Amino acid sequence: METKGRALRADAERTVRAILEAAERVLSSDPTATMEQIAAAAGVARTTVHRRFVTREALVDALAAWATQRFHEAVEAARPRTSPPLVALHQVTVNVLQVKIGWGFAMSRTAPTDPEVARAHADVLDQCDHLFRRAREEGLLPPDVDLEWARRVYYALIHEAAEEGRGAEEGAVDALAARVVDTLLHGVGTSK
Amino acid sequence: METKGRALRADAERTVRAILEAAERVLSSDPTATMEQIAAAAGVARTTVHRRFVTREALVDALAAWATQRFHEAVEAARPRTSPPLVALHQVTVNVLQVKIGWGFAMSRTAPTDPEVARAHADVLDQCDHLFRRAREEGLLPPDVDLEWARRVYYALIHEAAEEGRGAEEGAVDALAARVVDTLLHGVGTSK
DNA sequence: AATACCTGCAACATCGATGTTGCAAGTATC
DNA sequence: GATACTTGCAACATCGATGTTGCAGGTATT
Repeated sequence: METKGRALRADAERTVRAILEAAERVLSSDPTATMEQIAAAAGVARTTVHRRFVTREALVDALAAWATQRFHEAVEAARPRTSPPLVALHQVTVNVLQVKIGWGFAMSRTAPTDPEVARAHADVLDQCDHLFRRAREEGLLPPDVDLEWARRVYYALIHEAAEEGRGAEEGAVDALAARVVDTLLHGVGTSK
Repeated sequence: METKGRALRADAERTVRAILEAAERVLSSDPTATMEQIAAAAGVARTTVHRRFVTREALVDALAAWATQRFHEAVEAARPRTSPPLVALHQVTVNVLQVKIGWGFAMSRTAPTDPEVARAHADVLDQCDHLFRRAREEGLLPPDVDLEWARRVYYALIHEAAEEGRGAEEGAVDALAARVVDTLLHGVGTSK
């Protein structure tokens, strides 16, 4: 999965990581932040950022690619195609929340330029769709459910939960995920 | 409610409207669009935009203020403090959706600078909270409902519905609102 | 220890977006 | 129809962000 021409030296690798993490932090609070600010947050000189990422766009793309990688792994790790729908739903939610809380900005990018990133997103979409279909077969979702709408609601709930989980403790993710799944299936109203 | 020093001439008034509408259109598809692009979309010269709005920030603020005005009116018009909770919920949703479909960008601005705008948002928040409390009293929401979470979910659902309603016909708003309310209360799962 | 790589710093070049001004021609208002 | 407002156009000024280069000092790797 090496996209660069040659392996980086250990310290350079760390620098790249530091820049990506700083970019996430800074850009999530201000999407129009300058390279200068990102460099400062990463604890490196601005020129060093340009050395690693030719343009601003390249940096943002790399950021998106990195986060998408994590995102994809998070979904895969939940084995959404094989484990029981309800279990898979919960596990996927937990895993994705964990990634999204830390890489919210990078994952909010729409219309990725990198085809690799686009493929990953499409694959995740596919797995989500597949999972929902299985949930429908099991009676978890009604036969006439609008799968498109269900997916949108699911994504939106995860987004909100991630937002809320931003300043929360580490262990709260499970509770957040439980609430997301519960709300997705039954809403916030009184159960009949 | 006049914030300007003097009334504008009729044609100038129209120009301002055209600029605001163009800004909404252009900025919603690309938040970093230039004044040039906005001017072009409005069918005026760039200098004219600067004549009406001193800086870019002033334009965006004015846009937010305009949309917030509409938003506030939309909520008020539904009489959420007096009509029955379920009715109010539906009516508020319809009204807000109508505004949000047309002024999505302007309403997505966070942390408004104008105190007037901040007050309007706070007031809407208050009305939403009040409505949810009444809904709880009526048994529509469970006694132990997390009102904060419920509100977040409600906002998110409206956001999604507005997104979907962007390219839809005029009359579909009622159906969208019905789905939002239903999803908010019962989720997308099979009702027990 | 020799080598190749990495970084900070300073200086420079470029570029696009923003904002201003003056004026001539057009248009609303009375 | 006189007046005051509005607009487009062209020209100019400014500014911050981006991207580049050279070099000297430091660090990983062998």
